[in-house]
Amino acid sequence: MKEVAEVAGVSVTTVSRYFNDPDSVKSATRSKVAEVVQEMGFAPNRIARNFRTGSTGIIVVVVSGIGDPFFTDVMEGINRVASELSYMILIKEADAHPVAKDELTNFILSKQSDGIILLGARSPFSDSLKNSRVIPPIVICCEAVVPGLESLPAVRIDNLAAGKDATKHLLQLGHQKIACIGGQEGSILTREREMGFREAMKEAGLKVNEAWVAPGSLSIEGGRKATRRILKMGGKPTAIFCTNDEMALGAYAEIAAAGLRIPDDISIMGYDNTRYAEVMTPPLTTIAQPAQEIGEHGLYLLCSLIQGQQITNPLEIVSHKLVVRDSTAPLRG
Amino acid sequence: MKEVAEVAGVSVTTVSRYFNDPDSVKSATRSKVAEVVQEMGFAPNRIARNFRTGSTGIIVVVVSGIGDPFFTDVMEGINRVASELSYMILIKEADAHPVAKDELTNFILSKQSDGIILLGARSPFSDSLKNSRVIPPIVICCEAVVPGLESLPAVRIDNLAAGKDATKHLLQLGHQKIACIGGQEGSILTREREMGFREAMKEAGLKVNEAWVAPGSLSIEGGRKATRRILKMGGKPTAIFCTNDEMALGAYAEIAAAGLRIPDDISIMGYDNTRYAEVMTPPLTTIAQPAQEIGEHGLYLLCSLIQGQQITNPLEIVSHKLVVRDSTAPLRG
DNA sequence: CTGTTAGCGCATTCAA
DNA sequence: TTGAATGCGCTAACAG
Repeated sequence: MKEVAEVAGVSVTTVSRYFNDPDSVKSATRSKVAEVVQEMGFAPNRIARNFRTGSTGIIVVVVSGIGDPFFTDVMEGINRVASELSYMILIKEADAHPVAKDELTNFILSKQSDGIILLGARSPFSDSLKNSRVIPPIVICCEAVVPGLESLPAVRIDNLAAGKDATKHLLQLGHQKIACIGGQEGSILTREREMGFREAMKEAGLKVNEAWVAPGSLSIEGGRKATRRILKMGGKPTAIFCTNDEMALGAYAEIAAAGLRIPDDISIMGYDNTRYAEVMTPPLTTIAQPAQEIGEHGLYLLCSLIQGQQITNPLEIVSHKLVVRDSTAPLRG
Repeated sequence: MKEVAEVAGVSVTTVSRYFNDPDSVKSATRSKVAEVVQEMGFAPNRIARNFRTGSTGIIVVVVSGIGDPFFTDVMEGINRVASELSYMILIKEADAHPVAKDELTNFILSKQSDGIILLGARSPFSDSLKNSRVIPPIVICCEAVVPGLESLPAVRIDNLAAGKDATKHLLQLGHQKIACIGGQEGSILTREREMGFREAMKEAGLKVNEAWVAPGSLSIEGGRKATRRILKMGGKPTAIFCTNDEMALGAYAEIAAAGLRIPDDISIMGYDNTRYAEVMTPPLTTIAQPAQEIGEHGLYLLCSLIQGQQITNPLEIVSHKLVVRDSTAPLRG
């Protein structure tokens, strides 16, 4: 920058102003600086700038697995708002390695980003965050639990109600022998969905077969394994509620491998309404989350936090919707 | 940090050393500092540190769409090496908005990351990068073109050969009326795949029906539209080569909607071997890219660049493989 | 409108 | 093994 200033015959301050508030520089000077900058291919060292100003213009979205297509949709909403508010969005995949916790905690504590959105991530921070005197701006989209920081602002659907709705749909079709595939043991993301399942069953006067409530780790492979195990038991269920669409995909494959047909032999219910749900064979009945909306509201919320505003309503519930397609059918008499 | 130093009764230098080279501090002093740090929840301002040292420990992966499950697999490889080399990986979705080009260019030019991996991204930089006196460390995974920087190090499969192999597989099954769905007009990612298709056809003495070579934008929706258009024409093809698996998914849906069956009525060939290929109904025949390997090698390559090593072999070709499943079958007599 | 001055938080000399 | 002094590149007062 000093160099640019010299070549252009102005002071560093002027060059600085050229970048930060071009209007405050006389147009003649401005064009001269512009020329030199262009020629030298110079860009201000943003690190120094961030250092000076204490903010970076960067927001990091922490996701528990970028593979999940549901997150893709949420990201779309986040990206839209980010470009509107001139923030740069960077994605950090968490849970990939345990070490990453310290890394991430350090990252946020040392203000390398202005704020963080937690997207289905499971407490990606180490304890030192709790002890920090300033809690950095954090917003939770969908579900996440940060021990010691339970009251972070969040935006999500009512998973309990949605889990109930999904189960009720199956019940209304006459199913009673219903299995439920959840996330990994103790998964935060699917806990409430499963609770909704249990409540609906209870209200229908049915007992949950615990052997049919299996963890599926939210992945295709997990869904396969869980389904395989369930199908191998005696007294097959007539319907399976998969607490996300990825696992439903795994269920499809395993059911086909077993020579069964959906929905004739068994009904499958998903959760998320990802872009795959519609093109599966048969198209998947599922719970639609307003993914983009979640992303948009989440980022707006975070920006309020960054600007130091008080959040009056720390939990925003957006609405879900049952989408009926062809993977569920009335129980065959 | 000054504060920590005061409370602990040492100098800032000592605290600095505590973080960067703990062994150079007497253990008594060390534990005292540790205690204070713990109590205050203090983390060194990494921004200042980066500013001072000129490096961030951050590598940004630029992808053209995080939704593509193929990228998820590449990321797995990248993450593995990153944790080995203690780099923090951040993902930036490009092409989301045109403005992002300047943003990204500025980002890299101002050294907010130590290096960049381009993952199927289409020239996400503005021209000012070319003019820069120092080209920052950039490695290309799969395909990407940065005008003016054509000779960046890259790691990918031989897409021409792979496109040929895919087509030959269909030819060997007796198919002659073959359609090909590519990326958006002028897509870099699929250009060579399509060229492989054309070469194989030519070698077989067949003429390519240009109406059957359709752009599919690499997405499910794009695959659907292209398939729909192709099916509506007279003289249906007996096989479709989709240049990625996502589009094959779209083709599946559209073919089912048309009342046709795979592979009985039409064979479908994919490309990527994503995790969905295996669980599709029927399982998809496709070209497998060694995604994790691409990610791993790419990051190793980038690190060499960052350390200022000369790259002797700027283009690394890894091997692909034809994976035959159930979506392709011999042409019915 | 422009230049001068000072200092952000840290790592790195150099002495002690 | 520790401390004091210097400066990284930039922005934010303040003067001119």
